[in-house]
Amino acid sequence: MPRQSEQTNRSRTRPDHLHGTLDALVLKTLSWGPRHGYAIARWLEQTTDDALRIEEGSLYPALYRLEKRDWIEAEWGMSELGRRAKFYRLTRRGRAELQREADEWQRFAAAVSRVLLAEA
Amino acid sequence: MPRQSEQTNRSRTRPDHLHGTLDALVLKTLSWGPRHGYAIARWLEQTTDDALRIEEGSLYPALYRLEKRDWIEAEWGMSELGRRAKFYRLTRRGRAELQREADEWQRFAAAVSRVLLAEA
DNA sequence: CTACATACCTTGACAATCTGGGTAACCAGG
DNA sequence: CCTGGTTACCCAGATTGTCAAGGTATGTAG
Repeated sequence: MPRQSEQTNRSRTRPDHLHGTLDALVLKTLSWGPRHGYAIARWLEQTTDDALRIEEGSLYPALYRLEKRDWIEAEWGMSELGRRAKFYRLTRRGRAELQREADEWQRFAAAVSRVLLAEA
Repeated sequence: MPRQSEQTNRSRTRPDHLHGTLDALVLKTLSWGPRHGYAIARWLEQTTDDALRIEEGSLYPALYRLEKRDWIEAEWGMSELGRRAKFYRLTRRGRAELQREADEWQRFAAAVSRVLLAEA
């Protein structure tokens, strides 16, 4: 049986909204300190109360992408539970990128809200 | 010379942010009354102060999509400037869909903001 | 020795947007 | 006239990012 039943499904947002924001979310998550992939996904789900669910098939490609662009770097280590895990750390360039993307998102979100909340 | 010079380029948001929001933006634009495609694009650019630029290669496919789903319906007519133009009108189902998508976007945007603005 | 949770990863398909074209009609200037 | 700019429509192709759905392996609990 699936690990997520239909009843528990507290209306999650449409999948493809993430387009273009996933990078920023991951970078932000890593700004608290190094984390491994699985932990990133869990953290995002928790702190957004399940509004944002990151599929692993999206997350790992995103991590490789970010690494290739030198925004994060990886290092093998041990998770708190004693399993091997690849820890990702934000680079200096990554921190700058995060700043840029976060600002950009604010502008975008403000613009969309201005439209969607406009009246008569 | 192009109608938009580089200098005037007041930092526009990354293209792919639109993913998943374009439909809602178009539906909302039509909620004021029927409009033709070109006018929709211009209106969105104006009211968002150029933060949202809708490419026509995105807009028209979106309009067909929305029409096929019975959220809007089209009718040929004459623009204010005397040219033939296809006017799109929001259907009842489209209005419901707009409500749904707007709510959804609010939830999504709130979640992303919660993450991106979180501190230490 | 089974089941579950953790943790990684890949493949293939898809949906939506963008780029960069093109058509046509109207209008103004020269 | 005829050229160029604007309005207004449309399409083909490529790209991109995400998703769905799988699979591997290890540690822990029962």
